[in-house]
Amino acid sequence: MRIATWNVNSVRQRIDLLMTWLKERSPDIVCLQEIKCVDDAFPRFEIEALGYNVAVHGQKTFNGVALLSKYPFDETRPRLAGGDDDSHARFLEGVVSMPSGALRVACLYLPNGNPAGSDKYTYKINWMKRLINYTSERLKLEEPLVLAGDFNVIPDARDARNPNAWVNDALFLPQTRACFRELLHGGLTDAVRAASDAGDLYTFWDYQAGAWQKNDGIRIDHLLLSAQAADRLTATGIDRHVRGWEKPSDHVPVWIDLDFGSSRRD
DNA sequence: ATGACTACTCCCAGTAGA
Repeated sequence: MRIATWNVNSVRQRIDLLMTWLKERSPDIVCLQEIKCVDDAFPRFEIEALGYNVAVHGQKTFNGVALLSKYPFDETRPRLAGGDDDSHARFLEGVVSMPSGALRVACLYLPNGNPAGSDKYTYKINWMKRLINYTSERLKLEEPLVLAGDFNVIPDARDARNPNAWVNDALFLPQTRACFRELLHGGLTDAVRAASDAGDLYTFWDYQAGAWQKNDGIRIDHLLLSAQAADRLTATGIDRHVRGWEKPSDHVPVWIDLDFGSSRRD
C-alpha cells in the first residue's frame, strides 16, 4: 500500500505532470493540496481512467484538497471539526477497507500563517489546535491512521538548508513547532524521520531567487502515522526529481509504503 | 534589496503563497 502527498499548486496547471507522476510512482492513495479549483473543475475523468476513485473538496481560486484511491472509499468527510466560521477548503478525510480493517487517511493543507503576529497566524495556531483535537479523537479508534499533507511547518533546523532565514517565519516559529510537537506527542510518527536522520530531505523550494538551483529547500510536507500504521511502514521517499521537470509545482511528492499483508506491493 | 517567481482573477493590477 503506497500512500503519497503532493501540493500541486493548481491541479489544472499541473495535470500533465500529475498524470506522468501517477504512472511513474503508481501510488494507491494520493492526497493533493492547493488544487485551486471548485469540485466541478477538477480533472476527475483523466484520473479515474488510471483506476482511481476521486474525492474532491475544492473552492474557487485558493486552497482545495483531493483524495485519489485505487481502493473504493467507504466514507469521505470534508472539513476539520471545530471551525464553524472556517470557509477554507483545507481538509478531507477518507476511509478504505483493508483485510485487517479500516485504513483512515486525512488529507490536509495547514494554513501558512504569515505574517507572524497577524490574524493569519492566529488562524494557523487555532487550526493546529483543531488538528490536535481531531487526532486525539481518531487515535482512540486504534486504527491505522495517516495524516498527510502540506503542514506548513519546518519541524527542526535540519529540515531547512538555511534555518536562520526562517527564524521569524510562521513556518518555523517556536509556537508553530511546539504545536507540531504536541501533535506528535499525542502518538504520531513522522514517517520520513522514522526512516532517516539526514538533512537535505526537502519537499519545497521557492520559485524565487534560484532556490531550487541552490538547493535552498525546506521540509514541510509530511506523513504522520498512528502506531497501527507506523508498525507497517516499510519504505519512504521524496520525489525531488519532479521539481526539475518543466513547469513544476514548488512542492514535490512524498510517499510511504505500508505492509498490509495482501496488497500488490507487500 | 520595498526584489526575485507563479497562479489566480468579473482581463489585469492586486492578492496569495512560503
